[in-house]
Amino acid sequence: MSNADTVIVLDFETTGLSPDHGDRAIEIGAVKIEAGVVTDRFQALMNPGRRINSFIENYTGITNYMLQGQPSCEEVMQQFADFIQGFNLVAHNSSFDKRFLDAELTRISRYYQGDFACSMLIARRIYQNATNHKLSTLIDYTNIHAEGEFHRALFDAEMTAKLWLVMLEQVRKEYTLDDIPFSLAQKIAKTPKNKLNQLLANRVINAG
DNA sequence: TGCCAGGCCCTCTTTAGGGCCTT
Repeated sequence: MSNADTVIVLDFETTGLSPDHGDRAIEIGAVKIEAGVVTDRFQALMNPGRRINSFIENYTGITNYMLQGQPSCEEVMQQFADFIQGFNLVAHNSSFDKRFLDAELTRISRYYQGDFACSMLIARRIYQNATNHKLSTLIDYTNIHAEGEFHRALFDAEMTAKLWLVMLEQVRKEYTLDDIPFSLAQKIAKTPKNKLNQLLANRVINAG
């Protein structure tokens, strides 16, 4: 198991959908998975420097009152940049979390070397019978025990991590692979559904 | 002032449109 196969599963709660239109992070949650086991966690609220609207308060359960006195985004993201340094990254609908990670780190001139993989894209391929591919639906669909509140960063990161491990184990068993390197997981996420069977049946594993 | 996302994927496609998923 190389460093490349240790992954950080992360989730942001934010003021809205688009950092390009001024939205900011208000909470980050993340777990580190090493050799299939959660070995570390990161969770922090952060103050975006403005009030959040009522939709976000209701959606996340994070209130303006809770954000009073919290450290700034810049302060939290400095610590988070250290936490993720050198590791690959996983998120549910990773294009969303990547945009906020990039935007927040750019503000403090910090960067990361890891690649992203998306649990939602893999789920869309291997759970084609699920009613939808929202995180909460997939947790229920895969019978993963869930005790907590969705739409809080650490809980969603923990649930995404469990889903990630269940999905990789299912693929590994189904195709009798020794393991699923991160690079293969990325390929699964990017391979069209009708080519997926061919990719895995042929064990086209390229760990590079 | 007021506007306001973006990437992936499917299909009645590719000279496009709309649904899904994230907050």
